[in-house]
Amino acid sequence: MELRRLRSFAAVAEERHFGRAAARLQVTRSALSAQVQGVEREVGGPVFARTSRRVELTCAGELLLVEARRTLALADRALSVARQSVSGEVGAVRTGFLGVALLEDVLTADLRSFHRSHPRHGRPGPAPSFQDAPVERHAARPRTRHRRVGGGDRPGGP
Amino acid sequence: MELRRLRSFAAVAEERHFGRAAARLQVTRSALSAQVQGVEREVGGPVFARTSRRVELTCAGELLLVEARRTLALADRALSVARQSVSGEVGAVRTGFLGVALLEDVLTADLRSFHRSHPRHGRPGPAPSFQDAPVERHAARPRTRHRRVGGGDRPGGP
DNA sequence: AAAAGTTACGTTTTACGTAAAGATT
DNA sequence: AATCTTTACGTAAAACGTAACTTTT
Repeated sequence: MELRRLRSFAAVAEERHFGRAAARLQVTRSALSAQVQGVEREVGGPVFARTSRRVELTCAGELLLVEARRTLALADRALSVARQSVSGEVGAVRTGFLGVALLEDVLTADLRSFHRSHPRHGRPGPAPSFQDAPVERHAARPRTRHRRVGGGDRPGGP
Repeated sequence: MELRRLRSFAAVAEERHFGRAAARLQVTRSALSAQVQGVEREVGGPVFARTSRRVELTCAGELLLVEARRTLALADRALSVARQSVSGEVGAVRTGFLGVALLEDVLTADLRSFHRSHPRHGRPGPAPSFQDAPVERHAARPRTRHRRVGGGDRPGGP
């Protein structure tokens, strides 16, 4: 089962109307009809009860809708997390310090700002390895300002 | 992002080897390479660090792998639940009774058998509506044996 | 007649495999 | 030389849109 099909199914299920769902997905009704038929082939039975002038969910369709929504949400999340990672919005922040006087006015202010703008930074998942992202070391180069974190728009958007 | 791409990515991430992943997915290496490149285009950056003779995950790849596995598992579950529903393995069991003597030796045995073979029957999700599945009423037709539940192979397999 | 979903069919897009190339051990 | 990934390119499958068809109001 591909996400395209789950998206097609969910749109029809939520609109309870092929025409509106097709408009929402920006495809024609015939394309949408084919996708839904693909879903029903995979499922092995109907997910919609096409009564005249009305599209209702079958029992299998009700169950599928719940799971389809979860799956689609999780897929969006997967892409979002990965995108944030490449744009530097998700990851560990490693730093060191040499002189307290040097840092307390700059570093703490930026960390505060970071936590304000990224309240859910500490999320489940493995610890980032940072094999690619070089870490600036304040101890080794005390005069180097630590890199600004977050705030960048992520590229590659639709 | 389509599931095909997440499957390709996850296979390479788990095998840490394009050749083995391609064999697992039963496609050629070139097709797999193209899918992974598609993932990286969508993500906006590399998910693998192709060092010579070794494929390692980048930070974004590590995060994506966690979410990809969840998404793929959920998609499988969605299809499975819907398939079980059309084959009658998931749903509510409605019944009635007329004479205890008639039922206690047959109905209870079948219910016991059903619960043995479907221990996780009571799962989250909306209550099945059964607008399509007709319910046999023992009270109305006492002599009708209640329908056997479960045990059927589901059609539509790959 | 109007609206909704499906089918038929030609076109475009996507995915795939074979073969060759580039890179690394 | 041998292994592994990528690129080039022709082919097959999938998705799409236009238009015609069926059914229902």
